[in-house]
Amino acid sequence: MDESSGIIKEIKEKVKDLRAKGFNLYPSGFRRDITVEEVVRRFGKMDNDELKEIPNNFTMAGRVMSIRDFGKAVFIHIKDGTGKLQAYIRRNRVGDDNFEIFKFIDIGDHVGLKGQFFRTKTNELTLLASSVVLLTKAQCPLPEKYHGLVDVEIRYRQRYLDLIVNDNVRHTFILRSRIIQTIREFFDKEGFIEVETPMMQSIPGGATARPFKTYHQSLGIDLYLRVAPELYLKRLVVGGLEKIYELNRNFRNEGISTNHNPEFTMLEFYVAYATYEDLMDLTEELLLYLLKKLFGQLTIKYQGNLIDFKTPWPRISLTDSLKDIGGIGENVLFDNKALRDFAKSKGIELEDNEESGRVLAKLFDHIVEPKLIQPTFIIDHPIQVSPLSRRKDDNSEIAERFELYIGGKEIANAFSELNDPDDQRDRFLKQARLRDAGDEEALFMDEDYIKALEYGLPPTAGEGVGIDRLVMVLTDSPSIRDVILFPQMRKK
RNA sequence: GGGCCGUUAGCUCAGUCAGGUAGAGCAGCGGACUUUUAAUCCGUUGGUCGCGCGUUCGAUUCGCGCACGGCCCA
Repeated sequence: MDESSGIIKEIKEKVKDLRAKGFNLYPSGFRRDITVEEVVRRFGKMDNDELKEIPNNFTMAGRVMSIRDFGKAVFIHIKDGTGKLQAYIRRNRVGDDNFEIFKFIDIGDHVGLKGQFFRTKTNELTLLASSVVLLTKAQCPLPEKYHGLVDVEIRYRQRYLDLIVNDNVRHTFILRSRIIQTIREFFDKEGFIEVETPMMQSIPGGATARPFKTYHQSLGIDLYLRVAPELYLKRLVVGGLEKIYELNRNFRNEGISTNHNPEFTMLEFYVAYATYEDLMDLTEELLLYLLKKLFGQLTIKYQGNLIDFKTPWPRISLTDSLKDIGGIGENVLFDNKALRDFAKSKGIELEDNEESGRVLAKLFDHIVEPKLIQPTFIIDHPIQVSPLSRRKDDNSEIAERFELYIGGKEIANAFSELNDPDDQRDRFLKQARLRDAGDEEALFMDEDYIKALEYGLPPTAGEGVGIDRLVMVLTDSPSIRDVILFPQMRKK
């Protein structure tokens, strides 16, 4: 910020002046005994006569959001973490000395107030102050009161301003917190335990994605920020932790968009002696639990679409979805050359000799995914794009896998886990060949993980849920940056 | 990575098409006002027009490049 700009310079001079006069602009130790929310709850329905009957004085604190000055009396609005309340400060009530000091207080300052409640002529519940104190002097002006803060760059870089001024933003992040809290409640209720596995991994695994790399000085080794906790969680299932979940950050060194942030929050959970079909049921239960708990209903609006979570949700195979939703004929779907030509005609980039399974997945992302507005399970993915999934017993080219789509976004990805160590080694070797051929997203060989499988991973199903995207859907947010407090930005 | 759009006062925005160093509202400052709430009324301060180079007598305006942001595409 330009320190020499007019308004900030004026405030700094005022601060200097007040300090010279001996005012403590940052006093400690003020305590409140009631919040705005509590005031509204306790007194919101009382009329003036009832309010007069309350004998106590109350002490409140908040940030000054507006000032309407009448000379010998002033109305202000203060905002605390729970809401906004009007206060009325009258010279003959607080006394001349206090009133003079109060006149130094500006919009943006934190104040402490003592007083009782009454209703104004326009029936607004208001604190009639008997004293006011400055708690914190603001040295930068707040954004304008009417239009608020619109500039998205400032909103993201200085999120605190966004939170002060834009109530809907505050509500989004409060709801985010409640969603995460409710998810934990659900898994706890279902008998899961929450675990924490390494964020710094010497072999990054569990997802096809490019990792961030770092270096540990005293060990002298490269480490990677995890792209997924998956392989560690499955090691825990080998260890006999049969129902586990982890809800924390992943890091992927990839592009930034309305649906991608380099660090994002992922829920992963694993259930021993279960299949991907069991997890579809459990996923429906989880979402219904969230919807009922948070909204008390099973429909929400997302970006103009009404989304109905009533179960059961359709379970459509990936190839059927390409046929029925994507409108692609069987003659194209099941003919490698025709399929490749079709994909290219849609502007999709393909590697030389890219396998049909991978082409199908790319076509799906491009054509079908944006159309899946209502909750939909897409099942039975090609094995080539599912290197950690179990094969179907009756079709070795298809994985026991599903992805959940809502609002045109991939929300969850799950499968029956591949627990055959020899098959897993073959899949890793294939991934290693892709990596050698230049695919930076391909999986690394992880012998230590295979060793864990050799001790015996029971038949297990696991799932990952993109929490940020889920929060986007549940808070009607168009961009992932609207649900991450400090989204990644370029250095200014 | 490519295309398009944006960047003007603390904030929200005009102005730039047709080059002559900028306006409004809110905020700020001074004053009036003891039930206002986008308070009102009178007066008033505030800008290296994102940065750099070029064209020009003269650039916020035109051209090129860069930075940051947004949307779309890959």
